Amino acid sequence: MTLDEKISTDTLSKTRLRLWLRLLKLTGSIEAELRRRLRDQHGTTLPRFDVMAALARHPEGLKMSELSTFLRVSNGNVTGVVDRLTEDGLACRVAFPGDRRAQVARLTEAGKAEFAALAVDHESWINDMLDGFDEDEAQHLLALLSASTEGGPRP
Amino acid sequence: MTLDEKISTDTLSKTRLRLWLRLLKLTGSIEAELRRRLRDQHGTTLPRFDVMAALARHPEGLKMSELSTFLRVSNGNVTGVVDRLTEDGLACRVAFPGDRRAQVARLTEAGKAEFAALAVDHESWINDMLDGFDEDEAQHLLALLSASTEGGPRP
DNA sequence: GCCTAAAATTTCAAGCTTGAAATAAAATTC
DNA sequence: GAATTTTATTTCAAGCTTGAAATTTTAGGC
Repeated sequence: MTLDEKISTDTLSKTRLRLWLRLLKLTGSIEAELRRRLRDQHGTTLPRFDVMAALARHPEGLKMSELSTFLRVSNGNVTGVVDRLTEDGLACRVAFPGDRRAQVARLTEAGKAEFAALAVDHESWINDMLDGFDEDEAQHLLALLSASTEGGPRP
Repeated sequence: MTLDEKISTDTLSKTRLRLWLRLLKLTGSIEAELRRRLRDQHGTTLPRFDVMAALARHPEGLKMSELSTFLRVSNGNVTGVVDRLTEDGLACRVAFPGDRRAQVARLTEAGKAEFAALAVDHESWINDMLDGFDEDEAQHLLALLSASTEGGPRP
Protein backbone atom coordinates (compact mmCIF):
# COMPACT_ATOMS: atom_id res chain seq x y z
CA MET A 1 0.00 0.00 0.00
CA THR A 2 1.47 3.36 -1.00
CA LEU A 3 1.52 6.29 1.37
CA ASP A 4 -1.24 8.01 -0.65
CA GLU A 5 -3.34 4.89 -0.42
CA LYS A 6 -2.77 4.75 3.30
CA ILE A 7 -3.70 8.41 3.80
CA SER A 8 -6.76 7.96 1.65
CA THR A 9 -7.83 4.86 3.55
CA ASP A 10 -7.32 6.56 6.91
CA THR A 11 -9.43 9.53 5.77
CA LEU A 12 -12.22 7.25 4.57
CA SER A 13 -12.04 5.29 7.81
CA LYS A 14 -12.47 8.50 9.82
CA THR A 15 -15.36 9.62 7.63
CA ARG A 16 -17.15 6.35 8.11
CA LEU A 17 -16.62 6.58 11.86
CA ARG A 18 -18.09 10.10 11.89
CA LEU A 19 -20.99 8.86 9.77
CA TRP A 20 -21.60 6.05 12.24
CA LEU A 21 -21.56 8.42 15.21
CA ARG A 22 -23.96 10.74 13.40
CA LEU A 23 -26.32 7.86 12.60
CA LEU A 24 -26.21 6.76 16.25
CA LYS A 25 -26.94 10.24 17.50
CA LEU A 26 -29.93 10.63 15.19
CA THR A 27 -31.49 7.23 15.80
CA GLY A 28 -30.68 7.38 19.52
CA SER A 29 -32.44 10.68 20.03
CA ILE A 30 -35.49 9.69 17.99
CA GLU A 31 -35.71 6.38 19.80
CA ALA A 32 -35.46 8.06 23.20
CA GLU A 33 -38.26 10.45 22.26
CA LEU A 34 -40.41 7.57 20.96
CA ARG A 35 -39.92 5.73 24.26
CA ARG A 36 -40.91 8.82 26.21
CA ARG A 37 -44.07 9.42 24.18
CA LEU A 38 -45.09 5.76 24.21
CA ARG A 39 -44.76 5.70 28.00
CA ASP A 40 -46.44 9.06 28.64
CA GLN A 41 -49.26 8.88 26.11
CA HIS A 42 -49.91 5.14 25.85
CA GLY A 43 -48.44 3.61 29.01
CA THR A 44 -46.42 1.15 26.97
CA THR A 45 -42.83 0.51 25.86
CA LEU A 46 -40.94 0.35 22.58
CA PRO A 47 -40.25 -3.41 22.77
CA ARG A 48 -43.95 -4.06 23.32
CA PHE A 49 -44.76 -1.78 20.41
CA ASP A 50 -42.28 -3.69 18.23
CA VAL A 51 -43.82 -7.04 19.12
CA MET A 52 -47.32 -5.74 18.49
CA ALA A 53 -46.22 -4.27 15.15
CA ALA A 54 -44.76 -7.61 14.09
CA LEU A 55 -47.93 -9.46 15.12
CA ALA A 56 -50.12 -6.84 13.43
CA ARG A 57 -48.37 -7.69 10.17
CA HIS A 58 -49.17 -11.38 10.70
CA PRO A 59 -52.84 -11.65 11.69
CA GLU A 60 -52.59 -15.44 12.02
CA GLY A 61 -49.78 -14.94 14.53
CA LEU A 62 -46.14 -15.92 14.63
CA LYS A 63 -44.31 -18.74 16.36
CA MET A 64 -42.11 -17.52 19.16
CA SER A 65 -38.91 -18.27 17.29
CA GLU A 66 -40.31 -16.65 14.14
CA LEU A 67 -40.99 -13.56 16.21
CA SER A 68 -37.46 -13.55 17.62
CA THR A 69 -36.02 -13.92 14.12
CA PHE A 70 -38.31 -11.23 12.70
CA LEU A 71 -37.38 -8.75 15.43
CA ARG A 72 -33.74 -9.88 15.65
CA VAL A 73 -33.83 -10.39 19.40
CA SER A 74 -33.20 -13.43 21.58
CA ASN A 75 -35.83 -16.10 22.24
CA GLY A 76 -35.72 -15.31 25.94
CA ASN A 77 -36.49 -11.65 25.29
CA VAL A 78 -39.51 -12.51 23.15
CA THR A 79 -40.78 -14.84 25.88
CA GLY A 80 -40.71 -12.00 28.41
CA VAL A 81 -42.33 -9.35 26.23
CA VAL A 82 -45.08 -11.70 25.03
CA ASP A 83 -45.65 -12.73 28.68
CA ARG A 84 -46.38 -9.15 29.62
CA LEU A 85 -48.55 -8.42 26.57
CA THR A 86 -50.52 -11.58 27.41
CA GLU A 87 -50.90 -10.49 31.03
CA ASP A 88 -52.31 -7.20 29.76
CA GLY A 89 -54.77 -8.95 27.47
CA LEU A 90 -53.23 -7.55 24.29
CA ALA A 91 -51.83 -10.84 22.99
CA CYS A 92 -52.35 -14.54 23.52
CA ARG A 93 -50.49 -17.76 22.90
CA VAL A 94 -52.16 -20.60 21.07
CA ALA A 95 -50.95 -24.11 20.46
CA PHE A 96 -49.26 -24.92 17.15
CA PRO A 97 -50.98 -27.90 15.46
CA GLY A 98 -48.76 -30.95 15.19
CA ASP A 99 -45.91 -29.72 17.39
CA ARG A 100 -46.49 -29.51 21.13
CA ARG A 101 -43.20 -27.67 21.64
CA ALA A 102 -44.22 -24.69 19.53
CA GLN A 103 -46.66 -21.89 20.37
CA VAL A 104 -48.08 -19.10 18.23
CA ALA A 105 -48.34 -15.56 19.58
CA ARG A 106 -51.23 -13.54 18.27
CA LEU A 107 -52.80 -10.15 18.96
CA THR A 108 -56.18 -10.20 20.68
CA GLU A 109 -59.03 -7.95 19.47
CA ALA A 110 -58.07 -5.55 22.25
CA GLY A 111 -54.49 -5.73 21.09
CA LYS A 112 -55.41 -4.98 17.50
CA ALA A 113 -57.45 -1.97 18.57
CA GLU A 114 -54.68 -0.73 20.82
CA PHE A 115 -52.08 -1.19 18.10
CA ALA A 116 -54.23 0.66 15.55
CA ALA A 117 -54.13 3.73 17.78
CA LEU A 118 -50.40 3.29 18.46
CA ALA A 119 -49.57 2.97 14.79
CA VAL A 120 -51.30 6.24 13.91
CA ASP A 121 -49.40 8.12 16.60
CA HIS A 122 -46.13 6.37 15.79
CA GLU A 123 -46.27 7.42 12.14
CA SER A 124 -47.26 10.94 13.08
CA TRP A 125 -44.41 11.23 15.57
CA ILE A 126 -41.82 9.91 13.11
CA ASN A 127 -43.17 12.28 10.47
CA ASP A 128 -42.79 15.12 12.97
CA MET A 129 -39.30 14.15 14.08
CA LEU A 130 -38.00 13.75 10.55
CA ASP A 131 -39.63 16.91 9.23
CA GLY A 132 -36.17 18.26 8.40
CA PHE A 133 -36.17 15.93 5.41
CA ASP A 134 -38.41 16.80 2.45
CA GLU A 135 -39.61 14.13 0.00
CA ASP A 136 -36.53 14.43 -2.23
CA GLU A 137 -34.08 14.26 0.64
CA ALA A 138 -35.87 11.36 2.27
CA GLN A 139 -36.00 9.40 -1.00
CA HIS A 140 -32.34 10.23 -1.60
CA LEU A 141 -31.33 9.01 1.86
CA LEU A 142 -33.37 5.84 1.39
CA ALA A 143 -31.60 5.14 -1.87
CA LEU A 144 -28.18 5.80 -0.36
CA LEU A 145 -28.89 3.68 2.70
CA SER A 146 -30.40 0.78 0.82
CA ALA A 147 -28.12 0.36 -2.17
CA SER A 148 -24.86 0.20 -0.25
CA THR A 149 -25.86 -1.76 2.81
CA GLU A 150 -28.32 -4.37 1.71
CA GLY A 151 -28.54 -6.90 4.47
CA GLY A 152 -26.47 -4.94 6.97
CA PRO A 153 -22.95 -5.73 8.22
CA ARG A 154 -21.26 -9.10 7.72
CA PRO A 155 -20.25 -10.89 10.87
CA MET B 1 -55.74 21.61 3.06
CA THR B 2 -56.56 20.60 -0.47
CA LEU B 3 -56.80 16.97 -1.50
CA ASP B 4 -53.48 17.24 -3.37
CA GLU B 5 -51.85 18.65 -0.26
CA LYS B 6 -53.28 15.82 1.79
CA ILE B 7 -52.07 13.16 -0.64
CA SER B 8 -48.66 14.79 -0.79
CA THR B 9 -48.43 14.95 2.98
CA ASP B 10 -49.47 11.33 3.38
CA THR B 11 -46.84 10.24 0.83
CA LEU B 12 -44.12 12.21 2.61
CA SER B 13 -45.24 10.75 5.94
CA LYS B 14 -44.90 7.22 4.59
CA THR B 15 -41.51 7.99 3.08
CA ARG B 16 -40.23 9.32 6.40
CA LEU B 17 -41.55 6.22 8.16
CA ARG B 18 -39.76 3.99 5.66
CA LEU B 19 -36.60 6.08 6.13
CA TRP B 20 -36.87 5.67 9.91
CA LEU B 21 -37.28 1.90 9.64
CA ARG B 22 -34.30 1.72 7.30
CA LEU B 23 -32.16 3.80 9.67
CA LEU B 24 -33.20 1.53 12.56
CA LYS B 25 -32.36 -1.60 10.63
CA LEU B 26 -28.92 -0.32 9.68
CA THR B 27 -27.92 1.00 13.10
CA GLY B 28 -29.49 -1.98 14.88
CA SER B 29 -27.54 -4.52 12.89
CA ILE B 30 -24.24 -2.64 13.23
CA GLU B 31 -24.81 -2.17 16.94
CA ALA B 32 -25.59 -5.86 17.43
CA GLU B 33 -22.42 -6.83 15.61
CA LEU B 34 -20.38 -4.33 17.66
CA ARG B 35 -21.79 -5.84 20.85
CA ARG B 36 -20.91 -9.33 19.69
CA ARG B 37 -17.33 -8.41 18.78
CA LEU B 38 -16.76 -6.38 21.96
CA ARG B 39 -17.91 -9.35 24.03
CA ASP B 40 -16.05 -12.03 22.08
CA GLN B 41 -12.77 -10.21 21.44
CA HIS B 42 -12.52 -7.87 24.44
CA GLY B 43 -14.80 -9.33 27.08
CA THR B 44 -16.60 -6.03 27.46
CA THR B 45 -19.92 -4.37 26.60
CA LEU B 46 -21.05 -1.44 24.46
CA PRO B 47 -22.18 0.69 27.43
CA ARG B 48 -18.78 0.23 29.07
CA PHE B 49 -17.11 1.14 25.81
CA ASP B 50 -19.26 4.27 25.58
CA VAL B 51 -18.34 5.35 29.11
CA MET B 52 -14.65 4.70 28.48
CA ALA B 53 -14.84 6.64 25.21
CA ALA B 54 -16.39 9.62 26.98
CA LEU B 55 -13.76 9.51 29.72
CA ALA B 56 -10.97 9.09 27.17
CA ARG B 57 -12.04 12.39 25.64
CA HIS B 58 -11.81 14.05 29.08
CA PRO B 59 -8.51 12.98 30.66
CA GLU B 60 -9.25 14.97 33.84
CA GLY B 61 -12.45 12.99 34.20
CA LEU B 62 -16.12 13.89 34.25
CA LYS B 63 -18.59 14.37 37.08
CA MET B 64 -21.21 11.65 37.16
CA SER B 65 -23.98 13.96 36.01
CA GLU B 66 -21.75 15.38 33.28
CA LEU B 67 -21.18 11.83 32.10
CA SER B 68 -24.90 11.09 32.09
CA THR B 69 -25.58 14.28 30.13
CA PHE B 70 -22.75 13.58 27.69
CA LEU B 71 -23.97 10.03 27.01
CA ARG B 72 -27.69 10.93 27.24
CA VAL B 73 -28.46 8.22 29.75
CA SER B 74 -29.89 8.33 33.26
CA ASN B 75 -27.79 9.06 36.35
CA GLY B 76 -28.64 5.63 37.74
CA ASN B 77 -27.32 3.93 34.61
CA VAL B 78 -24.03 5.81 34.78
CA THR B 79 -23.65 4.84 38.44
CA GLY B 80 -23.95 1.17 37.55
CA VAL B 81 -21.60 1.16 34.57
CA VAL B 82 -18.95 3.19 36.41
CA ASP B 83 -19.31 0.81 39.37
CA ARG B 84 -18.40 -2.13 37.17
CA LEU B 85 -15.55 -0.33 35.39
CA THR B 86 -14.18 0.60 38.82
CA GLU B 87 -14.47 -2.98 40.05
CA ASP B 88 -12.45 -4.05 37.00
CA GLY B 89 -9.77 -1.45 37.70
CA LEU B 90 -10.41 0.44 34.46
CA ALA B 91 -11.85 3.59 36.06
CA CYS B 92 -11.90 5.26 39.43
CA ARG B 93 -13.93 7.85 41.28
CA VAL B 94 -12.21 10.79 42.92
CA ALA B 95 -13.64 13.48 45.13
CA PHE B 96 -14.66 16.78 43.59
CA PRO B 97 -12.99 19.70 45.40
CA GLY B 98 -15.44 21.92 47.22
CA ASP B 99 -18.53 19.75 46.86
CA ARG B 100 -18.75 16.56 48.90
CA ARG B 101 -21.82 15.38 46.95
CA ALA B 102 -20.03 15.29 43.60
CA GLN B 103 -17.56 12.71 42.34
CA VAL B 104 -15.40 12.64 39.24
CA ALA B 105 -15.03 9.47 37.19
CA ARG B 106 -11.71 8.99 35.49
CA LEU B 107 -9.96 6.28 33.48
CA THR B 108 -7.07 4.56 35.24
CA GLU B 109 -3.79 3.89 33.39
CA ALA B 110 -5.05 0.37 32.78
CA GLY B 111 -8.31 1.82 31.51
CA LYS B 112 -6.53 4.14 29.12
CA ALA B 113 -4.43 1.28 27.75
CA GLU B 114 -7.48 -0.94 27.39
CA PHE B 115 -9.45 1.81 25.68
CA ALA B 116 -6.59 2.51 23.25
CA ALA B 117 -6.83 -1.06 22.00
CA LEU B 118 -10.63 -0.95 21.91
CA ALA B 119 -10.67 2.28 19.93
CA VAL B 120 -8.43 0.88 17.21
CA ASP B 121 -10.63 -2.17 16.77
CA HIS B 122 -13.84 -0.13 17.01
CA GLU B 123 -12.79 2.17 14.17
CA SER B 124 -11.63 -0.77 12.09
CA TRP B 125 -14.90 -2.63 12.61
CA ILE B 126 -17.01 0.42 11.73
CA ASN B 127 -14.87 1.00 8.65
CA ASP B 128 -15.46 -2.63 7.69
CA MET B 129 -19.20 -2.56 8.31
CA LEU B 130 -19.73 0.67 6.38
CA ASP B 131 -17.52 -0.32 3.48
CA GLY B 132 -20.54 -0.08 1.18
CA PHE B 133 -20.13 3.71 1.37
CA ASP B 134 -17.23 5.29 -0.48
CA GLU B 135 -15.83 8.69 0.56
CA ASP B 136 -18.29 10.67 -1.62
CA GLU B 137 -21.31 8.73 -0.41
CA ALA B 138 -20.26 8.93 3.24
CA GLN B 139 -19.64 12.69 3.00
CA HIS B 140 -22.95 13.11 1.21
CA LEU B 141 -24.83 11.16 3.87
CA LEU B 142 -23.10 13.15 6.61
CA ALA B 143 -24.18 16.38 4.95
CA LEU B 144 -27.76 15.20 4.53
CA LEU B 145 -27.99 13.89 8.07
CA SER B 146 -26.42 16.93 9.69
CA ALA B 147 -28.04 19.82 7.86
CA SER B 148 -31.63 18.75 8.35
CA THR B 149 -31.54 17.33 11.83
CA GLU B 150 -29.20 19.49 13.84
CA GLY B 151 -29.86 18.74 17.46
CA GLY B 152 -32.22 15.84 16.85
CA PRO B 153 -35.99 15.71 17.40
CA ARG B 154 -37.86 18.28 19.46
CA PRO B 155 -39.77 16.95 22.46
C1' DG C 1 -28.08 31.47 61.94
C1' DC C 2 -32.25 29.03 60.59
C1' DC C 3 -35.19 27.27 57.22
C1' DT C 4 -36.31 25.95 52.66
C1' DA C 5 -35.22 24.78 47.98
C1' DA C 6 -32.15 22.83 44.85
C1' DA C 7 -28.49 19.81 43.51
C1' DA C 8 -25.42 15.34 43.12
C1' DT C 9 -25.37 10.77 43.55
C1' DT C 10 -27.04 6.35 44.88
C1' DT C 11 -30.65 3.10 45.52
C1' DC C 12 -34.68 0.92 43.97
C1' DA C 13 -38.39 -1.37 41.27
C1' DA C 14 -39.62 -2.59 36.90
C1' DG C 15 -38.65 -3.67 32.25
C1' DC C 16 -35.47 -5.14 28.69
C1' DT C 17 -31.67 -7.94 26.68
C1' DT C 18 -28.31 -11.58 25.87
C1' DG C 19 -26.65 -16.20 25.70
C1' DA C 20 -26.54 -20.51 27.87
C1' DA C 21 -28.83 -24.20 30.48
C1' DA C 22 -32.98 -26.85 31.28
C1' DT C 23 -36.99 -29.13 29.70
C1' DA C 24 -40.10 -31.33 26.56
C1' DA C 25 -41.01 -32.77 21.99
C1' DA C 26 -39.87 -34.07 17.32
C1' DA C 27 -36.69 -35.91 13.89
C1' DT C 28 -33.13 -38.91 12.58
C1' DT C 29 -30.23 -42.90 12.75
C1' DC C 30 -29.43 -47.59 13.53
C1' DG D 1 -38.64 -49.69 18.35
C1' DA D 2 -34.76 -47.69 20.88
C1' DA D 3 -31.26 -44.40 21.20
C1' DT D 4 -29.37 -40.19 19.83
C1' DT D 5 -29.60 -35.70 17.89
C1' DT D 6 -31.99 -31.62 16.97
C1' DT D 7 -35.49 -28.26 17.83
C1' DA D 8 -38.84 -24.88 20.38
C1' DT D 9 -39.55 -22.55 24.25
C1' DT D 10 -38.77 -21.22 28.95
C1' DT D 11 -35.80 -20.23 32.73
C1' DC D 12 -31.80 -18.20 34.54
C1' DA D 13 -27.83 -15.12 35.69
C1' DA D 14 -25.81 -11.05 34.51
C1' DG D 15 -25.82 -6.58 32.57
C1' DC D 16 -28.30 -2.51 31.07
C1' DT D 17 -31.86 1.17 31.34
C1' DT D 18 -35.37 4.34 33.08
C1' DG D 19 -37.44 7.43 36.30
C1' DA D 20 -38.52 8.27 40.95
C1' DA D 21 -37.35 8.09 45.86
C1' DA D 22 -33.84 8.50 49.36
C1' DT D 23 -29.88 10.60 51.25
C1' DT D 24 -26.43 13.99 51.75
C1' DT D 25 -24.74 18.38 50.66
C1' DT D 26 -24.88 23.07 48.99
C1' DA D 27 -27.18 27.44 47.89
C1' DG D 28 -30.38 30.95 48.69
C1' DG D 29 -33.79 33.68 51.25
C1' DC D 30 -35.19 35.82 55.37
